Amino acid sequence: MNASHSPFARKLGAFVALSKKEHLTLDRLHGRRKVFPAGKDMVHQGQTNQAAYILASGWVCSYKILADGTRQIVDFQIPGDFLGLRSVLFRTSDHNIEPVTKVEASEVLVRDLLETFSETPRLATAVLWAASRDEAMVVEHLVSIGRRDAKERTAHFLLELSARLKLVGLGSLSGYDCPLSQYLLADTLGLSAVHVNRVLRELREDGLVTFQHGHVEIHDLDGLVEFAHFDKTYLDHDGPLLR
Amino acid sequence: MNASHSPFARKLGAFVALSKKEHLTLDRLHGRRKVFPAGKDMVHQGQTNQAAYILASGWVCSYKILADGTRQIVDFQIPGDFLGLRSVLFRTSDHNIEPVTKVEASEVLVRDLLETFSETPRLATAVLWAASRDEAMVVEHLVSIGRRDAKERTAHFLLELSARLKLVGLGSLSGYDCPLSQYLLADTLGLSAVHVNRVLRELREDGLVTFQHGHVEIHDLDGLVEFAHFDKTYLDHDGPLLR
DNA sequence: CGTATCCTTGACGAAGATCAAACTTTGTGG
DNA sequence: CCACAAAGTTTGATCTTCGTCAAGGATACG
Repeated sequence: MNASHSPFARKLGAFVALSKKEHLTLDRLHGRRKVFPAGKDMVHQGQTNQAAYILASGWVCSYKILADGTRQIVDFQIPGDFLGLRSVLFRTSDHNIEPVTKVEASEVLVRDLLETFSETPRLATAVLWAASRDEAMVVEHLVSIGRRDAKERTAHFLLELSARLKLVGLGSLSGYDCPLSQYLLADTLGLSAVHVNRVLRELREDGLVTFQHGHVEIHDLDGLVEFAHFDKTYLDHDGPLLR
Repeated sequence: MNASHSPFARKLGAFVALSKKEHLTLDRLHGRRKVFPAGKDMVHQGQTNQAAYILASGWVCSYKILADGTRQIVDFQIPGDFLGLRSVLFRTSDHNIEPVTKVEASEVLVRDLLETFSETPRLATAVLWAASRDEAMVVEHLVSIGRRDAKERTAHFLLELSARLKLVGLGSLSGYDCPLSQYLLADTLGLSAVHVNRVLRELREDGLVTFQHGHVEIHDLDGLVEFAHFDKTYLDHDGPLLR
């Protein structure tokens, strides 16, 4: 693991130690670099023949719109995350993808991806691990919304982000930059924006976390972990059996 | 598609037309048949080296227990569903699996599974399709809990079950047998059992559905679909690109 | 420097939780 | 086959959490 590598390599490297050759193969996987402006959907529900991307910088969110116009954000992708793996394997996307900030991402061609997988099985393993981790996060999100109250849910979410960002070298134990508005937070946590605001104030007044001016400052990590019942094992489970 | 085949074959057959040879391969995939009693966990959080199963009869649920003892059910598996595909590929399970009823399932050995995949790619495709469908259901579940109110959420869930059961030949347009208690429903929908009861009464009084004595009777399918904003495309999206 | 977006707070209302208790169905052992 | 226990269902009363509405204030942006 080396800071000079891309966030993607850095993330996979946390799971399997990558050789120089594997690093090179990864680098070649990165195709044309593209830039997407904030707020304009990259992918629409029902859109077909979508490309896959590896996020180099910026944040995006995946969401669904309901009939009454409300929306639910399913997950966020941050630098180093794979974007649209499922949309590539399957023809149509069943959700929308919107950049939260300006985003830089390298396109990945299906052909290159499959080629890489067959030539370098360890990388296939690593990507599969990343995909399974994404799935585990969606499940944990579901559990959060179903059974945790607003305050615990919010704290849990901020801690998850912290762990993910640390893995790609963004942020530290004491905090991280976070471009999410309280509206986005609300649509993620299944709350109203007004209530998100109140909950954030409480967490701040409790001396646990402060989320202001695009920055999350963790004042009392242990206290926050205990309050949110945050158990990060779902983020770093063991690797696949497939060799 | 033929009623004489297993629910599993029947489900996959709805996606790819299976040849006689592929049917035979599928049959051989089914290993030792096992029986599990209701209520006793088949898999625990953190358990390793888990087998995978294909459900032949009965229902099971996957859930997580929180620190305060409450639980959230993530999804159900019904006959024809694959069970623990992820737990096989990855060493440890991050959730519990409990039979809701007495369950019959055939064990699937990883070795056989991988062999089948390389010999009969169309089956790999079909299983991948099934896995992606499961993921889409979890996402839809998340959206439901996050942004639909109790009544709509409940109606939506009953319709999803209806669609899934029809696919494997259990139940019809007008109803199906359902072994779920109101407690299970509550842990699924993120509600209290008391409120589930009230919501079911309302749906009954509206002349939409009746869920009593282990049977769901759909009185007004169109009305229910409209009320729940049920759009079943997430259940039968297009197939994978991989051949 | 003006305008749009986002944040903050208060007052009020509604959806759903909790508590409690009766009733019904299902299952079990004698 | 009955009796009793256990599990599940139903309903009412009350309380809590969170949503909605409204309006003022702060920030960021062009």
